[in-house]
Amino acid sequence: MDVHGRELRYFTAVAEELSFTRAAERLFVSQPALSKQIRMLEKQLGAELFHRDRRAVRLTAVGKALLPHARATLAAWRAAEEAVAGATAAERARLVIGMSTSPGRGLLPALRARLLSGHPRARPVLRQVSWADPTAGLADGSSDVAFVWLPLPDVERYRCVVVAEEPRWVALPPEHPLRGRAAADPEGAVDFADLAGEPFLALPPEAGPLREYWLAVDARGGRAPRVAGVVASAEETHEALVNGQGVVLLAAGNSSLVVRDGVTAVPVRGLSPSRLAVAARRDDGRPLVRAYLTAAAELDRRSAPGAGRREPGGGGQAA
Amino acid sequence: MDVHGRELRYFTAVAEELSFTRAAERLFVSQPALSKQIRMLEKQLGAELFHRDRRAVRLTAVGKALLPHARATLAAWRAAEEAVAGATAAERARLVIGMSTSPGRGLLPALRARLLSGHPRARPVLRQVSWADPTAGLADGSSDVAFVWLPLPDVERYRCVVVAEEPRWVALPPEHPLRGRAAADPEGAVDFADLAGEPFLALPPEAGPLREYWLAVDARGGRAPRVAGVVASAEETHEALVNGQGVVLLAAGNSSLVVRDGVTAVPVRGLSPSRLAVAARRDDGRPLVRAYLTAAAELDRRSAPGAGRREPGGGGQAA
DNA sequence: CTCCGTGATAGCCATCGGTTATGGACGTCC
DNA sequence: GGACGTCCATAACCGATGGCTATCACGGAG
Repeated sequence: MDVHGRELRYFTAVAEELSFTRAAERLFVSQPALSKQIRMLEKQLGAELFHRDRRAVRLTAVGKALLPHARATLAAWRAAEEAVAGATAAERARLVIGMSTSPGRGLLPALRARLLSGHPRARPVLRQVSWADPTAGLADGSSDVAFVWLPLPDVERYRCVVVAEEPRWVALPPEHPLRGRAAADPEGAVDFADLAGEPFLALPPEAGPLREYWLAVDARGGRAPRVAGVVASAEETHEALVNGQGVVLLAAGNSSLVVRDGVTAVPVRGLSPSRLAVAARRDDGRPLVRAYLTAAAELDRRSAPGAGRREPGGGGQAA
Repeated sequence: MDVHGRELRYFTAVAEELSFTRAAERLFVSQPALSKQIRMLEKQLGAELFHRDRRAVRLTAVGKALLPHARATLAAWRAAEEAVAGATAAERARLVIGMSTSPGRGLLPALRARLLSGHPRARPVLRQVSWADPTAGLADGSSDVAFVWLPLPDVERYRCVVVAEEPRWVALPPEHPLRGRAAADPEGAVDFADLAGEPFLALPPEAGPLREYWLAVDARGGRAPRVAGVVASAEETHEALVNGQGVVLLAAGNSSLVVRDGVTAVPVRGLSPSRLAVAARRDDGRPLVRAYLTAAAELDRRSAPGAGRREPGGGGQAA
């Protein structure tokens, strides 16, 4: 029924050498092993493949019939191996970059350029992940690296490089009372204390610590936030804001995602700045992954000195 | 490097079922065995072939690349098996009929017809064998059945069916003195006593008892024959006769092989008749071989009743 | 929350593929 | 003609492999 490729290799070798001894040498096995294998093949096929007359080894009619097919089968398998090698190389060259929303800030092109300068054959592909997954696909392996907001759940499983640190703003529905207060403020900002009682839009519960972070639980002094709804994408958030469902904190650089149709965003005093990081699974040692983290670290160090130190909880240098 | 066909079968089964459990059932192996095999294949190829996410099994890019090649390799091997099966069938249908000189006497067409009536797919092929081999190829396996002259060396190794019994004649060179004596004889014959002193052409020594038989050693009462030369074919014999090298005994029915260019052949009184048999190796039980012997036995029984009993030394019924 | 289905793992046993040592048949060399 | 060399087959042995059963881990459904 089935056959082992080795048997076909052995058979063709003997057919070509017309000598068990020479074929065995060529195959780097002992002559008895070769004899046994050929006998097994003959037994399996139910036909002699070689005439072992005294002195000479010759192919039988059956052997002659088999030879081209044996070669074809071996060739088919070689082709399979090459296809696998090609696909594996392509796979290795692929780097899936997960993100909740586009990180913007010129990060993607900059990192892409740095990655390709060191790994010209790399093929980075972008992948949008629901906000329900704060690891942007790292956790379930659907991303190789990801743009994530800190704090990250299970942060010890990941290696993080902070690439941006910016203040948290608040997005307000059209006609929201706080708009006036911000307008009257010399900085155009509002105090978090004035905001804390508002109904908030929140990330899904699966987001873990990140949900609390964007609800600014740390700044509430133990008072629970009022959660007005759950949002899992920029579109849902914008929709909820337009409907006046609640307010929502976001990174300053992300305000443009929701500011339209009357929605506004203003700075908030009294909140620590948010931090955006590039992350990968800690145990993922693939060259492309490491290179991407290295690129992020270097980019950071140059373009925004001081802001771009490694995230302490994430620990460890990427390169 | 090599791969076992089984692994490819397993792989394609899992790829088709997208479930290890179902594939294992289809393949009639346990699920752990299947898992292990797939892991081995993946290890050998250095790449994952399936995503085993919780709940679902999916092909990876590498697996997708492999699948068509795996199928092609399996198909190539199936084709090989069919080629072998075809060649084996052809081999089984082939019956190599060895003979020293054409047996003539209408035997070949008659036996061929009988063989084909019972085995329409049989493909009898004729093979001329040197006179040096009195078994006409049976001994070294180059013939499956053969027309042989008795007595046969190692006769217990063969199964024989006598198909013709006819007097021994003598072939004389042109101008040989005995021609006149034969012409003067009422039967056109000569007595062996008048012949015994002549130089004789003989078969090669390898022919064993058959060489003595055609030298009529049995009729010489212990006196050694004079051997004038060795002949191993009808052509050599004719040549030697034309040259006047010696005389030679032959079966009456074979005289036409040498009677030309002045060579003559006449009956010899005082010699037992020669016997032509169809023979096969005793341990050869293949249907076609047995059928040929059976055909010979039946032919014998019908067309020449009395003459065609089984050769005593050969023993055993063919059918 | 327990049961079911799925895949992975562990431990065991038979078979297989490899080795070395040896045997028998044949040709060659002195 | 006898010692030797060559070539394929066989025997005995050993580690790896392929199969099994039993069990675990985990997620979904009732």
